[in-house]
Amino acid sequence: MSYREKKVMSIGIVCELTGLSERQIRYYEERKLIFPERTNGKTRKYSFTDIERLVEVAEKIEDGWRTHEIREKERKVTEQQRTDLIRGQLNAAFGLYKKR
Amino acid sequence: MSYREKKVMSIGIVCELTGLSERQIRYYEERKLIFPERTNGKTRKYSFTDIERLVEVAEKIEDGWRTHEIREKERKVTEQQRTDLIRGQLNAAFGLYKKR
DNA sequence: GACTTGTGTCAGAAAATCTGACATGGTATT
DNA sequence: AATACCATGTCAGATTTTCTGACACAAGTC
Repeated sequence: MSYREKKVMSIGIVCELTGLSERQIRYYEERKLIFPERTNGKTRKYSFTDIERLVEVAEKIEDGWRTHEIREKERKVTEQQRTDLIRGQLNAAFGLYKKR
Repeated sequence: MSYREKKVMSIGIVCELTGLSERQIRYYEERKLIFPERTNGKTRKYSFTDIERLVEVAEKIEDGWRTHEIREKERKVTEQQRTDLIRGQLNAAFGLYKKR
């Protein structure tokens, strides 16, 4: 696993790097927009990808999005990617879908 | 600055990642082998390069090196690199040094 | 034999984080 | 307009993490 994805930072550092408050960061987790790990105690651990994610989320919120919209939108996107992928595989295997 | 060099981890995580004890990690700092930053409080912050460094140091210690030897050796190495560099520049500029 | 080195461990203090609750000003819904 | 929901601030008390400084000790060095 690359450094980018390793969950190594506690929330204080994440605040510093993102400019967000602890409250915001925990709230975005509650709304299932990020998924930090935990230590044996209870303290959250974040990765640099989490940081990138948080910045992206914060921007959308500032643009008037609401948390569940962000979540929904992304769910739809990955669903679309999944069907595209399957379609591509079926097509490669059997030529089921026509190009157009 | 790349993720590798950002000082973002507290000592607990460093222990986990390196397998070293807090004691060892603080001691190697005392011996000037690593240079963590500090928060406004007093807590140390390490980077992934610090981690790599620590692993390297720990290996050498296991091989019987002593801390000041590690420090000395590296000082000499970088000194050598510096003179090599200068020599290279002089050579490029004036052709002062003969190849052999 | 005295000293140095690297490490363990412990105690008490300080810093960082956690959860849960209440407050509030917007925004959406009815 | 009244009501409900959303995103965030703040506060309190508990818990976790980290800090420094000290003492102990085995192994290696002078």
